[in-house]
Amino acid sequence: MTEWQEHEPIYIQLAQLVLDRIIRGTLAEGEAAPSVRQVASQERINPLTVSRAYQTLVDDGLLEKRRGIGMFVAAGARDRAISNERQRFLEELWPQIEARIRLLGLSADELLQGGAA
Amino acid sequence: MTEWQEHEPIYIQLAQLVLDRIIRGTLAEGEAAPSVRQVASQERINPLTVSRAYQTLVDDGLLEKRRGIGMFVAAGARDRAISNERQRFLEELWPQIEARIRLLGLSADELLQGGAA
Amino acid sequence: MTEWQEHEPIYIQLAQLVLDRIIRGTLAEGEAAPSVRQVASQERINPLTVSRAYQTLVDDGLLEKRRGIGMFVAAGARDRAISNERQRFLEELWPQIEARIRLLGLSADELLQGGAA
Amino acid sequence: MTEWQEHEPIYIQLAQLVLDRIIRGTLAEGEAAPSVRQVASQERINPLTVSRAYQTLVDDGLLEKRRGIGMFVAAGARDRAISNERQRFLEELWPQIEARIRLLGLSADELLQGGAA
DNA sequence: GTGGTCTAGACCACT
DNA sequence: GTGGTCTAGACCACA
Repeated sequence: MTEWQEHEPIYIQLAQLVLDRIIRGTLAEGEAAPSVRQVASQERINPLTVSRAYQTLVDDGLLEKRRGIGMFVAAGARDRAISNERQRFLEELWPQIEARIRLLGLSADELLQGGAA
Repeated sequence: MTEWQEHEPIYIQLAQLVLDRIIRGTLAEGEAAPSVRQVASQERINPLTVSRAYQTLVDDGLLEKRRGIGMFVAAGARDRAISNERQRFLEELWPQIEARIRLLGLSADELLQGGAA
Repeated sequence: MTEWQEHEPIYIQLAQLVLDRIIRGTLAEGEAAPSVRQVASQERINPLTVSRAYQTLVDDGLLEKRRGIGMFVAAGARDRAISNERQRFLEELWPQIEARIRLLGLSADELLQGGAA
Repeated sequence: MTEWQEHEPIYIQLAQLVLDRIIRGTLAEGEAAPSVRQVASQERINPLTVSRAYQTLVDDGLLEKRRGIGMFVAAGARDRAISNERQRFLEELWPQIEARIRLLGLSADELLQGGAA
């Protein structure tokens, strides 16, 4: 069971988790995504919430619905996911992170060593 | 007027903005924070929402109420704020950020140096 | 419908009532607290006011939110509540009460018999 | 400088303090109460607030205003104050206190004896 | 003028 | 159905 963030809708967080698995390759292209019911029971959330998460990925063309069978990772999903996420990270997130690092007076050393340790 | 993020409550975002100003020193210790009504009208948000933001800072000991007069930046607020935020960043946020950087095949090293360039 | 004290905010009084029920055990651990709307309509107060009361109990770890389901009495809430309240009573309230008893020249007999009568 | 309670108006708390001094006798009958200005500056509160506190005591017949001179403790003030406060304590406060003691599983008997110890 | 509390009523995310 | 957030507007205590 995942710990959910307070203010972000669960379905968005869940979509992100699936997306990460696609990028990581632990959910390979052509492979079936875990069924809505399975995820819902594992994570103890409502099936509707899982459905919504999957739907956002379908909308992004990363998952494909095959009626009566389930959801499958689309062809080319991994490359597209990486490219999208990289862009989003570099353009939206990193500038904010960098600003915060400067505001807090943190050094590259502190950050890199902390991470390496 | 500030642009607000989608999912994060305004009062939390506002509290963060004030906190940043305390850290930056543009809101100095002993100084009066802008009044609830003033912020409310400037930001076009409800006074109650501003109140809630301020309350979280009072709870953290960064602001002090003086009845009938206003809210003032507490003594030692800046140091405490910096120390709290650094800890939160290094322990909670940075590990996640670093994981994301790795996941996307980016290099923290380069990103951090890029920031200096 | 409860009678509210003059100067104490309703949300604090309400939180105290719920806390007392937890201590008394009439609101058992794991049980759902009455819903915000239900309390609001029963007590003829605003849902926001009820929410605030509940939030203070969540902050104290006595209630747990389950998204979309409701508020539940946390595990171990009763013991923690009793222990907290005892400490608060003995350290903060009782010394003041005792001072007042002495100031008014009241005797243990008067007090105990009055109560028994 | 006194520490004020959060939710009780300062003027009521202040009136109580003066009343206590009258009961204690440190503010004797016929004696002048400290001037509004003096109290206001000592307690760092607004003179208006002090005035209001004094006014409630005037209304109760415990203080007398002598124009241009100040406020004086009324004749018989002490006896009346003690009698009023005793009644209020025994009828209003003590029953609540006793209920709380029982709720918390404490013993009024022991608490009262402990005070003597 | 300051902040605090409350109401009535709306919309959102989640079950 | 659940709680969370926000608005608009009122009144109170205090300076």
